[in-house]
Amino acid sequence: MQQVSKAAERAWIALLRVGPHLLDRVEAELKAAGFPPLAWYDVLWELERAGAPVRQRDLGERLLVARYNLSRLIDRLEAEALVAREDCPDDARGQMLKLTRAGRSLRARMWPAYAAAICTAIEHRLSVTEAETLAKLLDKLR
Amino acid sequence: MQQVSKAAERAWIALLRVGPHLLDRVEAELKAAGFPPLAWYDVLWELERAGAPVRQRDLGERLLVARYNLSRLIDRLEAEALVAREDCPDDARGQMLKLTRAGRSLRARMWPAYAAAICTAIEHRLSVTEAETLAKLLDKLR
DNA sequence: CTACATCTGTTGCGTATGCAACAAAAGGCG
DNA sequence: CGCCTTTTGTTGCATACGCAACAGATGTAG
Repeated sequence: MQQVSKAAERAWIALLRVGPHLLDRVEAELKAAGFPPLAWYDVLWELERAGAPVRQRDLGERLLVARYNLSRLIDRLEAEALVAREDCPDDARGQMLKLTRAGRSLRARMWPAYAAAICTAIEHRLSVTEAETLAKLLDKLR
Repeated sequence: MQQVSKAAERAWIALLRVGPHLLDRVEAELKAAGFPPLAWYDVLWELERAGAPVRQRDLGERLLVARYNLSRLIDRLEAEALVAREDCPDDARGQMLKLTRAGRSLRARMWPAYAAAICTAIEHRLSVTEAETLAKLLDKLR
């Protein structure tokens, strides 16, 4: 039998429960406001932040989404004309993903609702110092 | 535009990414050892810990699993004879969930692999104090 | 150059999830 | 009691996910 410290076990359980719990609530708020799921926002935001076309491979790595999954996620976004696939000049296998005007607009419209959700989920419950500590500790787990 | 502190935003992102990341790795380790998914363990452990038959309603509440989801999860566990549904004397709608001998045995066999996974995921990266702090902060978010 | 291994993205298939509707029982109130 | 609302658990359907297999392109070693 392995020995796991009580503290590590408690942290693990909390991580396992709290993450999905908050995610559910934030997703629910977004949906209630008539917006698509968080995963869509993630893609749009990552593309906007990059400022330049991004390869699927890199996007998947940053968002921690599996290739086959990302492939279909992009299908959906493309079907709604939120992103565009363009041929990659350096590598005939890949594509460059670009944000469309509609994609940029949707992301901007989603942000207020998303920010409000983050506020009720985190900001209202933790002080700034606590939030910083939490972020640092979580980062150590990557 | 809403104002969310940088700290809260960083914490949110970390929570969003780190949780699933660790979960993936732990699930992968379990699967590699030939064990069923973590959700199964959760159910078995919760039943064992309770020490007495548990109603589906209560189980779903503790594990934060939706009713319709839990219903089918129990179906699968019952099909493998790991848990048993029994009529509830007080309430003809509900059932009492009991751990079978096989269920208890499986949980015991899974624990070492699970504990090892938790160790590499958390114990090796955080001190005891850090793990305690993390657990406390996460608990504040419920 | 040729042959082999690797990388990138897609797809078919089985499984798990979310939603809405449902049946049956329990509770509440006249 | 009789009627209505709420609770508990299940199920049909549409969607999303994980896995393994795949095609096409790239890299690498002889």
